[in-house]
Amino acid sequence: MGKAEETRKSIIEKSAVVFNKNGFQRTSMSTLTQALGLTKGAIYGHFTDKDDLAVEAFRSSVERIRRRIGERIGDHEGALGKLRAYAESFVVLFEETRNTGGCPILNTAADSDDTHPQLLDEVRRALIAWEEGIVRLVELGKSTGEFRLDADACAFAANFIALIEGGILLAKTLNDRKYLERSVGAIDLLIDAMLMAIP
Amino acid sequence: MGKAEETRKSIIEKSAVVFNKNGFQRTSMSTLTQALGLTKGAIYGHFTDKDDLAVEAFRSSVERIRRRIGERIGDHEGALGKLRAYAESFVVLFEETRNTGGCPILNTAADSDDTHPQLLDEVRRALIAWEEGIVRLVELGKSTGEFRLDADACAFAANFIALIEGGILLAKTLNDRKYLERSVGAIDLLIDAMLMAIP
Amino acid sequence: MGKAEETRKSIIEKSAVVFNKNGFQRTSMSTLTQALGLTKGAIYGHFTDKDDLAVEAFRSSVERIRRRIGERIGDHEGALGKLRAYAESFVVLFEETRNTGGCPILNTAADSDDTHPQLLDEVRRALIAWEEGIVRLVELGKSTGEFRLDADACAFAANFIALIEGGILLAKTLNDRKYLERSVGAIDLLIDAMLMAIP
Amino acid sequence: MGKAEETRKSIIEKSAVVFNKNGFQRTSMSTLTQALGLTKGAIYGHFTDKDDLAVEAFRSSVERIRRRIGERIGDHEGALGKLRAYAESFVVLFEETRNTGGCPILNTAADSDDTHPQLLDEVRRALIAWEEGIVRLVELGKSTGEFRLDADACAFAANFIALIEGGILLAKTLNDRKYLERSVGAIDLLIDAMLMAIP
DNA sequence: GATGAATGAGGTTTCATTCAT
DNA sequence: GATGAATGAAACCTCATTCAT
Repeated sequence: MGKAEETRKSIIEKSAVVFNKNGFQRTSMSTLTQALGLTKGAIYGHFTDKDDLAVEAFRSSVERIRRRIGERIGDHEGALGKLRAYAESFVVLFEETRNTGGCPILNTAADSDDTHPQLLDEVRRALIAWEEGIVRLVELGKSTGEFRLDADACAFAANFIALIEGGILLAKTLNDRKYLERSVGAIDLLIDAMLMAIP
Repeated sequence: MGKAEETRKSIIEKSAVVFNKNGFQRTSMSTLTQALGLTKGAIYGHFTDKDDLAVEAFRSSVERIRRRIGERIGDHEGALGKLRAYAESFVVLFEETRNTGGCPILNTAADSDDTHPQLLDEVRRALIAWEEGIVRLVELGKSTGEFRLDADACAFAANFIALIEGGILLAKTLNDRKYLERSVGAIDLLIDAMLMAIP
Repeated sequence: MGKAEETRKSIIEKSAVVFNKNGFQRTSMSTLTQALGLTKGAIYGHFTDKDDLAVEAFRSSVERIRRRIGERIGDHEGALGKLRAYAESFVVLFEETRNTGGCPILNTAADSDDTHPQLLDEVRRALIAWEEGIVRLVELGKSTGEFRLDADACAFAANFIALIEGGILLAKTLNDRKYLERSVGAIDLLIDAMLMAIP
Repeated sequence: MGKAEETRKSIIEKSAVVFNKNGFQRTSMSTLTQALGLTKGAIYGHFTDKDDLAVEAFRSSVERIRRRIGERIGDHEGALGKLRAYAESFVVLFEETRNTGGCPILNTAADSDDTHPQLLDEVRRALIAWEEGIVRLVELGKSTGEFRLDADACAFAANFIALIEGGILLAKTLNDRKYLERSVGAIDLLIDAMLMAIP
């Protein structure tokens, strides 16, 4: 990895934390220079503008979460086990990322709007990829006979994400992780109601 | 109501829309003067600063939603009917408020942080009031025998809010109200699983 | 005249001098604040951007010259007298405006290009108005019988302007007004050759 | 010519075009690196700073014009023929250099001022050399008997240059070469009036 | 009570120039 | 001799807030 590539990666990873903690608007380029130990000119040597950097930082944040969750569900056997581990991962992640601003999707979705279409697009992509991941897990469960063949995987995925994001919102705002834990509990109930074969 | 009081109220209600649509950061005082048809001096005559106005505007936004929902569930008899109407109201509201920025709680929770403790406090208050409202409905259902006496009202309320807020996030970001409708569907399932007496 | 109007006018007139002396590019907004005794915010309260101000300043510069020349040729009788006074005015003006940067048309024409189409447009307008003014003087001379009826007024006007602007360029660069005086001499010759009736 | 010398020459010639087209101010070193296919370090290895390069580039631009005109008037016999060919050359050159910014003397004279004394000095030198060239042609005509012995060569040279530069200014700004053609026409008249022996 | 011109700090971005490699 | 990442100053512009009128 060349020096430029290294610097670029370092800028992305460090600024990802700052952007996620303070939001895009509230993060000034001056703030970033302090967090990065680099001058503005150096940053602009690697990114065309603040938006460009924010997009890369968001991607990096999402990728980090994806990897972190991948690690946690890899150990589990079966679609049901993976799905439960998946949901529970967010409680762990919530605690881990408390100091780094929490869920970048939640933060960025509300922060970016028509003025930052590129960033909003990244959020969309991330949400859709997340949805697809859950759908794939459900389909896996169908193929192994764990889940009902007529289960609505898309509806379940939407509910899963909504419960997690809504739970994070509550837990973060009210500063109590039990709200997120309750979302995980509801996901268990929905797995039963929507996916499990009737005995 | 004196003239001053009237002006103040008008400022709050009009700026509530602008704040909710564009976010606190992106809403400049100059933008507000245009939307209000008033000068900066006039605004600063009624509010100490932008934060002060934002707090009042947020309260107004929440109050408007509360009224709007109160109207919709008032007609229904029984806790179960009210609860279902409550959930469904958000789909209607979502369509109604698409042009005015959507849910102020979602928008403000993500937008406000340590730099705006007062605003964050208002969000907390609104969330807790919302939670209490749902708890009260569940307790009502218990007293009428519609719901199980050992139902966990608090957990249900948390799940309700999480599904609604998460659903709004998805519906808004992906520009498809079906995500919110799916959340309403999940709430129905949770009512069955968590609240209904076993027949 | 309201206070705002007064300030605006003052900004235009003072910045006209600075722009003309240093050129558009080299005149920074910070430089202007010093020359104006105003803050940037104050300037931007009256003009949308630097270009907007530069356009107004250029117009003001041209207008000042037009007035100054109008005063000088008003006293003269006859088209021939006016035309000669017109040409000679530029020698006087050259001395007068030595400290304020000289001819704004010359300065701005070279300084503004595709990046400043609005400014270039103003220069075009000024040149065309100047040309028309000379053509009108020639036509006046035709109607009084001073000039040949078949004289090419447009060609003469073009030569007049070229000699003046080229003369200013030489006089300014080589710091010697004799170059401009020679242009005036050539204009006299051209009046004879192009306009005067053959005796 | 060593490799270094070759590189240096290449930098000068290529940057001459860019400087002349965009002006000194608007030409950034970054822009130059793109036009040159060289890095900044390479440029700074050959020139002490941007000013230094600009001076060399200006000289190169002027030299190119001088050569181009030398070619065109070489074929003509007699001072009168050469003088006419000289004037007409500028119309041809005007078309040729439309895409490369036009006359460097005009561009640089207006662009450079007290902040770039070295560049202004080069412009002065170029103007004086030009003037001397014309004077020499007139003197040649005197010696061959084509021109009056008491003709004022200096005055004629000044008028010649003023008409050409003023004509270029008009033609470029108003985007119509006829203005320059009219200047050539006026030069013809002045040749008659100022130089030709009275028959 | 309302006005809106003015402030001053801070926003994003660009640029000529340097220097370790 | 050439590279290009990095610097630091300065560019244009915006914003929340104030205060004489």
